[in-house]
Amino acid sequence: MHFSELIKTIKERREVLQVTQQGLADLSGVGLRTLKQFESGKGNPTLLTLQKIADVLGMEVYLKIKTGTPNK
Amino acid sequence: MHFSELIKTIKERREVLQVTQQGLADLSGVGLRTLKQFESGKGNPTLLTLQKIADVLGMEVYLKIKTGTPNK
DNA sequence: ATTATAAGTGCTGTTTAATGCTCTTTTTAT
DNA sequence: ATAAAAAGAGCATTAAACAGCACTTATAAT
Repeated sequence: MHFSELIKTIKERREVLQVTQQGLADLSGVGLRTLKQFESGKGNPTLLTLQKIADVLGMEVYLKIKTGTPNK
Repeated sequence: MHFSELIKTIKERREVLQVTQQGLADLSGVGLRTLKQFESGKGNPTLLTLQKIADVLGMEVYLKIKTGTPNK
């Protein structure tokens, strides 16, 4: 997943869960500004920040081996 | 995957591919120092840095939904 | 159309990641 | 056992993430 996909995933997941940026900020401990920055595509969060966000959204950061094979 | 798992995964993958930290640094454009920091568990890389590393190792950063169900 | 709520942005200070250089420690060959 | 290669760590500098605040823009509801 490249950057924009990651952002889209986070954003969509947040919306599905009906959490506002403010809510996510509160729950995750990540600053609201940082979230806004990230979701608007202007950020480069640290792994820790990404994990905090993902965590609250019931997701996790994963490292996947690119197989080359059509792989969903 | 929490931090230590990510590190372990990167490290192992690098070793499987027989790439040294120096080699990975060169190939990825990430500073050698940064790699050392990260692999020795003392770093908190940015997403961009992590992606550069993963990329060279034929891996990608993924966001996975935690199902709770035993899920490999 | 107005109002309320959420999302995005400029400005700013503080913290810390990224990097290079040098040195030490560990691992791997010979 | 020793030499060579790789990995780890201290120190210092630069760049950028993190964060809050205030303001604007966009979206949603009445």
